[in-house]
Amino acid sequence: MTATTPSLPSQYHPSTTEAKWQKFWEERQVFQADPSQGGKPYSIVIPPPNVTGSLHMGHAFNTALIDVLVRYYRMRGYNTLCLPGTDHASIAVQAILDKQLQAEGTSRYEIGREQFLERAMQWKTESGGQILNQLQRLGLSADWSRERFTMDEGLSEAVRSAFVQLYEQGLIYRGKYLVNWCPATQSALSDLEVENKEEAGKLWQFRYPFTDGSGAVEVATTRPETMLGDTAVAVNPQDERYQDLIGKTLRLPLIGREIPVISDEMVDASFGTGCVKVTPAHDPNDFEMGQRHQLPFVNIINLDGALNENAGQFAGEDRFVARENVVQQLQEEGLLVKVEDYGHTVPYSDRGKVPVEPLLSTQWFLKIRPIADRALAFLDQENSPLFVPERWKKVYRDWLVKLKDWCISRQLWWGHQIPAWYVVSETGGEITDETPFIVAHSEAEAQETALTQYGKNVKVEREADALDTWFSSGLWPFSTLGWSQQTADLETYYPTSTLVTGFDIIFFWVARMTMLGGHFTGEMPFQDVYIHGLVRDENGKKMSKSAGNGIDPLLLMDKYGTDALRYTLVKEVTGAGQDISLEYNRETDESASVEASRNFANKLWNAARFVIMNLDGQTPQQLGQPATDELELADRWILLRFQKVTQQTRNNIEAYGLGEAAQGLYDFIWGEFCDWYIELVKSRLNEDRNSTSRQVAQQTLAYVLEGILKLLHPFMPHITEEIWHTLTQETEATLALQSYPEAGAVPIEPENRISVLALHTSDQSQTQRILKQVVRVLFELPEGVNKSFGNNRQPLRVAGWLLLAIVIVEVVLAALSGINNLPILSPAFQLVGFGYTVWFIYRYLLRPGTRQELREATQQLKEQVVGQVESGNELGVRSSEFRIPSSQFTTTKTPLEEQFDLIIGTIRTIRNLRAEADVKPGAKVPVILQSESKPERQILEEGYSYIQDLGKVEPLTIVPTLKEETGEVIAGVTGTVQVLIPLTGIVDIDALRAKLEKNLNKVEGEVNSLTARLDNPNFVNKAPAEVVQGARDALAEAQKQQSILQQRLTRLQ
RNA sequence: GGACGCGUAGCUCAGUUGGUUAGAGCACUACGUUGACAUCGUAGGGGUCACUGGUUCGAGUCCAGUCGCGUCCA
Repeated sequence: MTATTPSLPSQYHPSTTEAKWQKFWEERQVFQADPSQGGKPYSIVIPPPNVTGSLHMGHAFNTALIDVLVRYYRMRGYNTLCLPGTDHASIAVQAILDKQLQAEGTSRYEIGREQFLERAMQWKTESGGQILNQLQRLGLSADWSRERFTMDEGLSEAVRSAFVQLYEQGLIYRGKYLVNWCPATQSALSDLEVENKEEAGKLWQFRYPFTDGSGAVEVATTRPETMLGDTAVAVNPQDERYQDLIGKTLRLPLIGREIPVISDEMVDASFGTGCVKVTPAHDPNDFEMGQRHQLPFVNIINLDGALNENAGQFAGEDRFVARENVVQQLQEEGLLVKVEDYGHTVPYSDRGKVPVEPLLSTQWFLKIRPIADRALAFLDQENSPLFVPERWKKVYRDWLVKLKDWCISRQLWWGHQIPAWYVVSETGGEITDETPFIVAHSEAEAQETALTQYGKNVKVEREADALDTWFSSGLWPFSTLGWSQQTADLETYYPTSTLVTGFDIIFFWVARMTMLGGHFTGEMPFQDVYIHGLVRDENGKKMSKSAGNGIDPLLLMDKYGTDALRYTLVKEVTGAGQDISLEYNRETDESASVEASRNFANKLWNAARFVIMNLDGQTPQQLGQPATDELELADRWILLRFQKVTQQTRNNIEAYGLGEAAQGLYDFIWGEFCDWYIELVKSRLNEDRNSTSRQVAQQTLAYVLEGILKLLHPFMPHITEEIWHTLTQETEATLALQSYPEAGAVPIEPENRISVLALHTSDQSQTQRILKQVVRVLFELPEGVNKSFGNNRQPLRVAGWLLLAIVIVEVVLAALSGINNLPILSPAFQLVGFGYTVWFIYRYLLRPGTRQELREATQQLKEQVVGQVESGNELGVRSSEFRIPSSQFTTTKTPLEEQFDLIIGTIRTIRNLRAEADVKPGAKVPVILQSESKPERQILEEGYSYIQDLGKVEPLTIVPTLKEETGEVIAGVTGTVQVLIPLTGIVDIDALRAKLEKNLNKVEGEVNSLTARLDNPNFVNKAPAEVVQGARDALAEAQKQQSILQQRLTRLQ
């Protein structure tokens, strides 16, 4: 025992605590992974945040979820890796830098590529550092020694390797195709970087005359300026109106080019006039038609969005200026037929925020079908990866099915420069579409190849373009582990266990990782994909930079603590992966929901403070686990509840029910441990130091508190670590590496029967011993009982065996009661025993699913108990551990819980009556509890001191029937227990009557509805027996309540 | 136009295969600083489960339709 009692201050102060433990974890490299450590691996690579500034709420959310999983599995003993890192984000970062340069009055062209890249690296160092710092502040338990950046040498090598391999396999090609061109950033974009917006536009109709002077056709368009690049007019071959036009030629106005009328299935006859102009170089559909009909491709627009020399008189004009001028000119020439308002979608550049221009340009492409089909095969044949929630699987699948080739080149400087070298000496020192090129790992390699292929005077020049950022992101799960080398990390931690990410990047990122992972490693890069929603603002709007409605996680962390923010975010997540809303007041920067979590943290803090203050300086280890035969009702109850909550928490986390797990812990810690258990043991803690009851309370408090800290650690890592160190007085160890609680690790009786008995026997150990013998007899007697659970599907036969067993128990117990000379015991136990049997049969035998549970439980029980008996151990209860099978931790209440509910209900009713009668909170009142049920009275007897303490009762009387009453009484009812408080003072009779009437109304309603149901022969015949019985029981109780309430009301008249 | 999700207390949301007259947190009302905690305690009020039909002995839960909101894709 230590000399000084450790203590905690009365309020929890997050900031110092958090910094302290983050430093502790980091300095001791607590989270460093070691592939040679062995054990089942659990690995997560985090989605790398862009180095574009600082973290936002979405990152905090994602990080919180990841860290719960990682900390949980680490505590479960897995060989755990959480790998952090950042992404270079080509376009976003380049845009930021361009803006900076512009502000300085210069540009990247002026300072040159080399200086620009230096600057970008500088930016990355600052922003990346800030982000990693913030991830640490969130408490992410990552292995910082393995931190990666997508442009690290190792990852760059992986990108080059991947590119070279894909090229050599014929999956990368260079070609002239229509791409999404962003005139603002002057780069190509992938389909994903294009955002379609609904716009109120116009539909113009023009007249194109025939070259033979036989009239004209009318065509409709939303983009008049593109007519300058038209090389045909098309009609649908089925369109009867225009059959005779096909093959004729037209004179394109303003330009004078002669263009044919063609027929193509693609034409929608219902659009406009049914005749469409065809601009193969500036429209995706027209591009395809142009290819099918070998039309000329006339490009009329420059890279900056201005028209070029092919646009005749409009050359040099911006595309939107030209639009007006073209219309104007056509109108003047009498060729404008009409203009009407027309709503349509316009593709915008996600980055440049200007309309995308479909532009013919030479780019690098990745053939998608082979790699997408491979990912599809994994999904369809092995359901890999496993999507949680499952509905995202469909989204992912649809995407893989319709994917087209991926334009991977970007006209950017920041990023992975494409490892291709043009042999410019072959095309006069210039790079043209015809220039041959060499794809290689390095310039030296390219040079060497060039020399052998093109001779001595060859000159090569590297492709200036960079790769799409998502190309390197697609390699992230394995490039970070050392691919393309075969490393120990890769061997151990790949494929990773879970990818945790938002649904918004299923296409951008998830699909690319699965495609590239499947291609390069032959495996899906993760087993599970846990998709979470977005964090929405206080109005349910998506947070975005442009809307300016982001909420700064750091602000909330400063105000309420990191654990509070994490807990809030995790607690809000529910099974279906819905978006979550965060309450927030923009004027005060306060958040009601985070505040609630802060309060919860404070509650835990103070509960721990109380417990630690009352342990006389002893640690849980010094105190030891409580002895089973010393446990009091409340101890057994909280231990049972702790085990159930432990199992629920584990089940929930493993099924990605993180919110449910967090909520369950909240309810248990606050609603059961603090509100009931701590309150119940207070009087025991005030007993004499030598009191066994006090010691058992200390042991139980310490045990459950430590267990709670472990259970909660993945959710609230800092506060739990802090409390744990105070509680255990550990200085070197860390809670983060303790093992996660297991249900069934605590010794308590499987059910209450022993304890009910124990309360009344003078010789407990003898009782226990005899009971053990009974248990053994039960198992040795019929091997067939055991078998029949598994093999026999007839519940009645099993029930028969059980009844026989009960009879044997009764006989033995009758003898026992004789020995102990306690005549009250036998009938009492008969009642309890019968009730138990009914419960048992209901719980286990009537439903096929639970019969299996029983079989397993029985087997386990037998192994433990009988094993001990046969090995000749002393049959002390201390040495036995009754493990509760995990399947029993369901919503079904055990008798112990039901008993406790009765006690809690009674206390509540007393408190309620006190409040109604306006009794001073401190004043004690006499209470009479009346119940005709003997088992109920026994339970109340067992909870006698609890009711006295928490109901502030003096004296407490428990009776089977009421004597003649004297004086005024206020009364209530819980279950079938009548609660009476004789009061001589002034009681508001009217209020009390109103209260009773309200209750009576409710009960009568219940009686009526239950009666109606039970009177319905259809219900009785068709509903399952257990439901019917449940209704009968409920009716009996309601009727009992009804009669009590009626009596009380009558007496009040 | 296609797909998906959502609609339950004033607010934010739970509600597992249909089975008592639907729960939590916040907010609200009353009382209360008793040595863990006022970032608290005790008690209380508050819901036609969006609407309409259907299946069923029984529907917040299943089916069909309607309305409203949101997201993604075209």
